[in-house]
Amino acid sequence: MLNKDFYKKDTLNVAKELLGKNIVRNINGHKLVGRIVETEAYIGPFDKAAHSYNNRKTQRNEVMFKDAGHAYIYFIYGMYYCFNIVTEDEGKPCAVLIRAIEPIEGIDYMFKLRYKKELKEISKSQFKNLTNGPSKLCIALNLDKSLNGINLFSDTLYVEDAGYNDFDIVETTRINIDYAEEARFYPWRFYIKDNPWVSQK
DNA sequence: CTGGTGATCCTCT
DNA sequence: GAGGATCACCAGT
Repeated sequence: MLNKDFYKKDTLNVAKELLGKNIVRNINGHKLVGRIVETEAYIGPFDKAAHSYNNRKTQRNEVMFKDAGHAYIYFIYGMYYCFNIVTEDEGKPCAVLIRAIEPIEGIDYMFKLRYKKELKEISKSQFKNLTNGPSKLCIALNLDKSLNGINLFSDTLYVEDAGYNDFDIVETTRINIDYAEEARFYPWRFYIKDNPWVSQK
């Protein structure tokens, strides 16, 4: 299990170092594991794309101001959630958005959570859409508002280093932040090159 | 494969 | 009252 020191660093470094690590989610006796293949950094104080731009603190984003290693899970577009990991020192509202994972373990149960169907009933298109987006992976891992603000140091939800290192990292611009003026162009999105589970667009 | 669009409702101003 | 760190679906190519 990654410890607090791992997250209590420069957000861009954490976003890159999280690639290849495994998210572990225990729910109803099922162990779900997914390899992180795509992340985005949100550096509140200087980042117009962040909820916490200019250190603005609201009821929604207060978790971002907590110490490193907390889960910031917020509701978006009327029906979805996004999962972020808080980084850096307490009071500095920075986080890494987990944009995509590659399913590793507990895949049957992930399908059940996401499509309410058994694996054998799943179409090809549904298979590749299981976890290749920030809200898709939240459905597959059952991450919602009830977990907002928990830390990543219990069996419920944590990240571990499974020793997967053999890949190249692509750095590019973030997605769906057209409103963020110059911050649109910051190369703060990272993903594992050629990994099929990276989100499209 | 691509781009456009509707769904749906919480959050902040 | 407006809009969003998204997704699924549809039509056109």
